[in-house]
Amino acid sequence: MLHVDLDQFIAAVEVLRRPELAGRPVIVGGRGDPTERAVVSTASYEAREFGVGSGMPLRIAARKAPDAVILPVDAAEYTAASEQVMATLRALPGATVQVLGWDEAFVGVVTDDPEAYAGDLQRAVLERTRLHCSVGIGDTLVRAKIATGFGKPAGIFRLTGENWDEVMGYRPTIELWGVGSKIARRLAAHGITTVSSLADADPAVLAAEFGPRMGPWYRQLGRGEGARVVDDTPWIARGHSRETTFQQDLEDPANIESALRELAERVLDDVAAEGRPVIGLTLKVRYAPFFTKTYQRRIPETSDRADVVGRVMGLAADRIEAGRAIRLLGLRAEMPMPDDAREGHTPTRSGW
DNA sequence: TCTGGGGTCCTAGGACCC
DNA sequence: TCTGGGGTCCTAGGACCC
Repeated sequence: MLHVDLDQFIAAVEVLRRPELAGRPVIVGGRGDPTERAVVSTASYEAREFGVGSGMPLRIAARKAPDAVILPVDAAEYTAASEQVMATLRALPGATVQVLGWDEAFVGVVTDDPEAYAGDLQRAVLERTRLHCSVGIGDTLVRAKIATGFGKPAGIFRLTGENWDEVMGYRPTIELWGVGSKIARRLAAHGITTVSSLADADPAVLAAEFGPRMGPWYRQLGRGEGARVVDDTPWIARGHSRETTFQQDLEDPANIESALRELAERVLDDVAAEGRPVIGLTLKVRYAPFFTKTYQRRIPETSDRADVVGRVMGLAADRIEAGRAIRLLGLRAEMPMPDDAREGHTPTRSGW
């Protein structure tokens, strides 16, 4: 199994069309205006030197890297570049490709020399798209995914059952794919701080802390075990959502209503594009200063736009707390899954 | 310092039914 | 009078990833 990850993808795409930016700190986020409510999508390696990273408020990033070029997010451009990359991967000999995002994919292949294959892959992607990528090689998807980080930038790294303990054992659990800051803290409360201590943790302790599915899954993660199959079946979305953070908090009910209508229209466009009905709605409200609530409602299956919009308004009328300033509104529509895609699951961070 | 947007899956508790 | 056990559905919240 190979895992391919483009290096500083979004920043790299921007530099391709503005070669004069090469070597400069580049930050991409929001509408490119650091006075707005927005966060960093990607920072170039030069910008990272200033301590700028993704997820950081744009305002802060601009302060840390005052000479950085700040650009707006151009999703259409990245999608186009991504499609070229994925097409290149699919054209490789014997490759099964599972796309994980704009800049990532698993590639399954049978080969005697994975490093040579990975090198060919990198050259093919560079020739076709002028983008550099790093490649992880693993005997499970989890190991391949983690291996990529050790190959960056533009390198190749192999992580298998042979060297897992040596490479990962002493590292903090948060370096695992699927362990974030919250879970790492809860693990630490049980004395589990390293990957090897997670691998050897008492299953009963993990099950009691995280439940019957997540408990065993974290222990598996600590061992680098998991699926060994790259799955290229097309993705079927469970739902579609849209959300908007307002530059100024909303207070006027008329403004709230029109914002909701706009969200509903956009979500319904995405749903209609798939020709599937709606069976559930989730309204997300972030009240000022930063207090988020979600209101969920199952609805009778419908493909009628006016019906859905009416139910959105009904949900909002029943739940939104009057008089509170609103920072963000979001709307998610859930769609029924086709029977053959509704199988039981192991917890999945993609690739399971 | 002030915190985006689009996704997925799991857990827990209550309602309801047999 | 003091209160089973299991299953499913629904809602709210949490966590993670890119």
